[in-house]
Amino acid sequence: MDDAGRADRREMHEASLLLRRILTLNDEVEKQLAEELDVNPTDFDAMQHLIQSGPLSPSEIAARLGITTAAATMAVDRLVKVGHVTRQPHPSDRRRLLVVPREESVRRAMARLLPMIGETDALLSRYTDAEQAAITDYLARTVQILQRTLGRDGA
Amino acid sequence: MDDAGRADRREMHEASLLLRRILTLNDEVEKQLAEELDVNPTDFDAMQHLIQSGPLSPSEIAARLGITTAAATMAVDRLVKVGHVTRQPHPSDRRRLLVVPREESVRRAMARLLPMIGETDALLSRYTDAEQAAITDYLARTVQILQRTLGRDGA
DNA sequence: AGCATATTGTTAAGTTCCTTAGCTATCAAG
DNA sequence: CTTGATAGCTAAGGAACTTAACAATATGCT
Repeated sequence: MDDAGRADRREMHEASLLLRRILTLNDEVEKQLAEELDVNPTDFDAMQHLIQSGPLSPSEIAARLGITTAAATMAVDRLVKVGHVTRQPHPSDRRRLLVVPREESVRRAMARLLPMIGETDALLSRYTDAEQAAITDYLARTVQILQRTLGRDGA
Repeated sequence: MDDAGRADRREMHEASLLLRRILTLNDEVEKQLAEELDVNPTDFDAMQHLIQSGPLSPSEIAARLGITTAAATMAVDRLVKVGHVTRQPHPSDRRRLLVVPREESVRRAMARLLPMIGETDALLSRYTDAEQAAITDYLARTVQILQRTLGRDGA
């Protein structure tokens, strides 16, 4: 090892490096959008789930974000305060409640993300069916590798 | 809009959904590895840079992580305490110092990540040159889209 | 039905990690 | 050698998380 403890990347494919770049860039995009919506990373994460899945209970939000229900309560407090969500009673269970995203907030987030989503999606059309199949297969197998890595806890 | 404010994803390509899945899975893998190394997310992020780039100064770490130098000082304190890095004087500037990752810690992290990196990289070999070109092109253009999205601050 | 147990959301106290502000030591330039 | 910039650190304050304990409601057992 003659390069002083630096990880060796000379054997990595161009595609692997690009995928890493995508991962870091996505973090930056999310961070920027969170700032635009005046919420912290956690609250933005919650908003993403609410936008994608519709109204959720605080406990469901806690589970999805990997935080405690106490933290979820505080996150919802903050989102209510800035007007991004409202608390509504659950129709059949009076213990529960539903956190409902405000339509205006959903629109603002979507307006910002739709161009990216649209471009990403339109991108596929540039390729032949065979190429698209290869791309999809590559991504699917990458998902499998990540899931396998998650399963292999080193402990 | 008859599905109660839920984002519409019926028009998204399979590949786009897989890419999103990769993004969330990667977060989970990083979180798990951080726990295995007994460090918080920030310190793990710092370790990633140290592993990939070799010794760095605290200010460089601060810049890369998007935190203040004060926070970087405290992060290095924590990493020193658990033995993942050492502080060494800069050879030519006595104000500076170099944060050097311990070889043992680098090995532990790499032992965990190398299988994934290797598999990800080997994955490419499954495809023909034309398919590989398509995959690389797709990823490169996705990077461009993300960079463009970053540029478009909605404010 | 009635009572024990579980679940949902909340609050309170304590911890961790960040920021801002200010400081010291060192370097670079005149 | 003095002035200004830079690197890293400390201290105080704030934001967001955790654990623990609680009230209200639901569920299940006998």
